[in-house]
Amino acid sequence: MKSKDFKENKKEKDFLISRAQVLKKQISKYQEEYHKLDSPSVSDEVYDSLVRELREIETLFPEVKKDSPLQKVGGSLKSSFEKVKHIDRVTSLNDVFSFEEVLDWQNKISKNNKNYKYFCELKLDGLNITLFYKNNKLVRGLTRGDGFFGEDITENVKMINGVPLFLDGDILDEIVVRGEVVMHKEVFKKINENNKKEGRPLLANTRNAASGSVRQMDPLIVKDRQLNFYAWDLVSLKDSKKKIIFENHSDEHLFLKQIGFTLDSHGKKIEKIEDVFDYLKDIEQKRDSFPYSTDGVVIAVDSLRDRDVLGIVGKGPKWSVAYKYQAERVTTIIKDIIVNVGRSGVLTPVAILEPVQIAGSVVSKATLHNLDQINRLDLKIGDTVIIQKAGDIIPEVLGVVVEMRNGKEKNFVMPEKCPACFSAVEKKDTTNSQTKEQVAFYCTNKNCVARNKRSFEHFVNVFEIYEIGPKILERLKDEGLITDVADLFTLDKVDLADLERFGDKSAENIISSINNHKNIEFWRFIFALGIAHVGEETSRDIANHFLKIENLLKATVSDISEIENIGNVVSRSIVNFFAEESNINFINKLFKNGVTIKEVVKTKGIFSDKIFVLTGTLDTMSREEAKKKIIENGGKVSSFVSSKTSFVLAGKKSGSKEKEAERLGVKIIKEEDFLNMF
DNA sequence: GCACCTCGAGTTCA
DNA sequence: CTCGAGGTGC
Repeated sequence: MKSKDFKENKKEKDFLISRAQVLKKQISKYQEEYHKLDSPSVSDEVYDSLVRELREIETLFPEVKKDSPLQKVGGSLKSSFEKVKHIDRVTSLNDVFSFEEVLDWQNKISKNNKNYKYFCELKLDGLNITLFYKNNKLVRGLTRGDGFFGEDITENVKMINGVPLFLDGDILDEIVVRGEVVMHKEVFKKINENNKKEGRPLLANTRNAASGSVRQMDPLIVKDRQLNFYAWDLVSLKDSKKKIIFENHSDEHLFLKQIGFTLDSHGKKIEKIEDVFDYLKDIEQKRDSFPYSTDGVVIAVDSLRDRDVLGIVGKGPKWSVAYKYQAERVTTIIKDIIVNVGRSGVLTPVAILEPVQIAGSVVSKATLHNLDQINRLDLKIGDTVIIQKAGDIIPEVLGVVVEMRNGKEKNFVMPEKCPACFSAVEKKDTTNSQTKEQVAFYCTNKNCVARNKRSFEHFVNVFEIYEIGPKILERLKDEGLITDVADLFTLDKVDLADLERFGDKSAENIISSINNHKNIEFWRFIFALGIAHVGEETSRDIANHFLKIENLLKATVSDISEIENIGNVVSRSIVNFFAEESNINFINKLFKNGVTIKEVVKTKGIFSDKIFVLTGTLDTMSREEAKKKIIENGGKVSSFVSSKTSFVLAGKKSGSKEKEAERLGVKIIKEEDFLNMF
């Protein structure tokens, strides 16, 4: 089809344009049905061909693009993907880098002397996605996102090789599968050769290429990129007719293969940990010849029951580790070491590097964390150092190439005056009245310009006033419009619009964003204050415990320590904060300027307002499980018995806590009483 | 008192 | 992601 011919033929053009209208309607209808997770009235193949046809007409006559459904994704006009909650938390894995660490892991999980069998498989370097099937039909595809919410990339997922639109075998009610989207090295090479020829920017590496491609707004571009999907986990399977139960992860693999998924062929069940090492060596040798990039091997306990027992702790499951092959390392020169001042006053040394290309990006800075770290590494300014990217993102200085020294290197000295405000620097936490020496150095000036700046940024971030970034904040301060963040809430559009280079529209956006966030959740309010040692999690705990700012303001150190995971140091820091007049003035100013706190919505449940203390061992469940049950039902779990404790749940071999409960007259319940409460 | 785990705070680049 | 430090269980 040549465009010239059609453009010259008016009749043909008219025909195509009216044809486009029909196509648009059909495509929109399909997208709508699809979005509601209904069964669309046409097959995916037909849909595909409709899209292709319309796309072709659009390139011939761009005017057709107006209100075209191809300019949107998933049936709604949006420039981003919809966020959808995962059915489970998508965890990552704990990394190990040597056989020794693998053994450490094995010893740790084998405390009860269990002879686990293992399953090893490649860790493909791509993008983690989750696929949902209903009655064997693909209904949704999600990215990992933050682990809790993923992006709905259903349309794009259909364009990936190895993603079955329909599953083989018996019809199953619902099945959820997780796997990796990768770009094969060969495809990557071809695309880059092409990009180079046409003067377009090159793709950095296969992983970025895969993840960038999947997030394209146009599914047909995704198709062009020739991505591949490899499944590695069956997340859930629900079927009312047949109860299919698997014993091992390896059985799930076989099943996934049977119903039509592509799996990497290197997955292997291994009986002994020594054989795991052989497997690792073998893969390391072969891995360059694989069609896709790998960044390691996943070693996991094969038995699903054992996995349940071991559970998930922190960022990843205990029953699995990722054995990582050495990441790319390069050398560069430390040109200088500068010092940043954070909102808590901490001075952080940062290495300024001779820019180098590593793992797909150019790195010019790397944090050195603190003086101890610099001394441990024996770093000097002018040194040649080895760097790598931790987790493939954050540059990390690994060590010095001592042979490259020429004697001109200079030692780094922590400044005695704050680089921002020239106040004295101390090697202890100045936000706390504790005298213990710490690793970090602090600026002692509570009104330090750098600290203030960071605190302001923190405040607007926590209040989700994203329209105001650091630059605008600085500007408002310089122009004298604000002296502290409380002043933001009295700004009006005219104030901003008067500023140079400030559009009407952006002024309006900023003001409405501020107003939209005047009514704030209690935990955000607490977090935004920037109290030392009080981060997001602690703020949530405090908000749920005290419910109202008045209660928090009059709380004593021991009141606050009641909350689980808050001890003396943190509660003292909080009490000190509110004891300071300037802080109280600031809070009052916020209220005066219109900030209000939303009522804390308590998770309703039979245990709301009840504080439990657990002691001893339980028969039917672990303490961890009991705690989970209590929290799920709106209760709290504390670790000290006090007059505020509602119940002490005493299991076998309970100790001093039960006595303490007796002394204070707190109700003591046994495990069976607890179970009867549900 | 030690060994865990969790949290806070600072950080990089596209 | 990393490090340090606080909190808690044993």
